[in-house]
Amino acid sequence: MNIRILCLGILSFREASGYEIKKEIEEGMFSHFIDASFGSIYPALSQLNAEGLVTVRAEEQTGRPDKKVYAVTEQGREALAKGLLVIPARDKYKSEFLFEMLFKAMLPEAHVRLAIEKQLHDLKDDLLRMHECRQLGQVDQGSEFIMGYGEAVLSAGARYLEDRLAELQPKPAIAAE
Amino acid sequence: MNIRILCLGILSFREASGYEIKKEIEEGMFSHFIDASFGSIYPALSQLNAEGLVTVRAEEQTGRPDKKVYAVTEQGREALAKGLLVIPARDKYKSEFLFEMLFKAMLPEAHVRLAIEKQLHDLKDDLLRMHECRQLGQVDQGSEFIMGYGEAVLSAGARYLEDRLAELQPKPAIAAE
DNA sequence: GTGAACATGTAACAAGTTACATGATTGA
DNA sequence: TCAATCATGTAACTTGTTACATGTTCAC
Repeated sequence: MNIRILCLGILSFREASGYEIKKEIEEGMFSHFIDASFGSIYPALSQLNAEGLVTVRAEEQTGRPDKKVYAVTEQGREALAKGLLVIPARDKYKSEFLFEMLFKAMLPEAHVRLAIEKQLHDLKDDLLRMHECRQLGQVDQGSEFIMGYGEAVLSAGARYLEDRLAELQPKPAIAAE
Repeated sequence: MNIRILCLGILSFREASGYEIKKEIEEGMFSHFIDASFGSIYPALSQLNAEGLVTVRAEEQTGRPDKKVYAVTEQGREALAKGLLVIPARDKYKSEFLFEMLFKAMLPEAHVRLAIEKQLHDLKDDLLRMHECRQLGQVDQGSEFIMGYGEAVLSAGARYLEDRLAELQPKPAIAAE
């Protein structure tokens, strides 16, 4: 799954600029399983345009570059449909947190606590974002499915961490690492 | 978290060759949150050796290249300890599966079923590997923690998918996409 | 008046994977 | 006899990120 299909997918819901696509990836409900930077989005959009899979329309703005609004073409929709019919590759999951916890026994407890708290914060942050999307978004079949999955997985992780935290020595009043 | 620290970490449990490290990453209990190929492991080990963080000992073998057994040095342990004291970066999770499911409504149901079944299979595969490691391995504090986390998260995902599968139209006797 | 949000784009860089090169042994 | 396992290593390639370049407006 490359950035090209990702852009086509997002544009299939509504037309958008590169900037808006980035925002959607960061703040939308995909954020916990997708990533992309400007350095990959802008070139991808130019390329899609060159191939006729999207069209561009420049919206004039005062004091900043024209906003280039991209929209998917019929060819683009076909390319997307084709791209979606591939059985997806295995999930890729990388966790420095879990790797660190493997050496839990040799780390200061204060550090372990901090690391767990940070991980818990990250999980809750993702959960919160999803709840927000639920409230102010159009939740169709697909988004309902992925949010349900995300909530199941993230909240299971959060519950586990909360239980482990509770088992740790009581938190000192003033913590310092 | 780069491959260097990963190698140091694995070597801190026991000495091993590059080949064995790769196997551990693939089949050990880290497999679901860590990845590495020979192309990154071998150069990392040479580099660590050049820096004095590991030592090498060549074990002669008949009919195949000498097995280079690496062991971490005192300096290496210090470098590892230092590397572990950094608050871990946010988890990176990429899922083509979830991205595809976002377009669930426009995909043939047979394909959706296949994709879900494949994802379920992947999750169960990871769970199974962990159970195996539990049985034949030394489960210390750290591995207990990460396996507990993995089991919590993976089984929550699996449960969700099983529920969704049950809601789908009953499976045709002979399925074809 | 300082930083964030808006808005696009490129070039240099990082980090890793894939494919190639080599070759014996073992089990199905 | 065919694939897998053992065993190392390099070079080419992918894919993407980070930093730079540029500039306005708005909120605190």
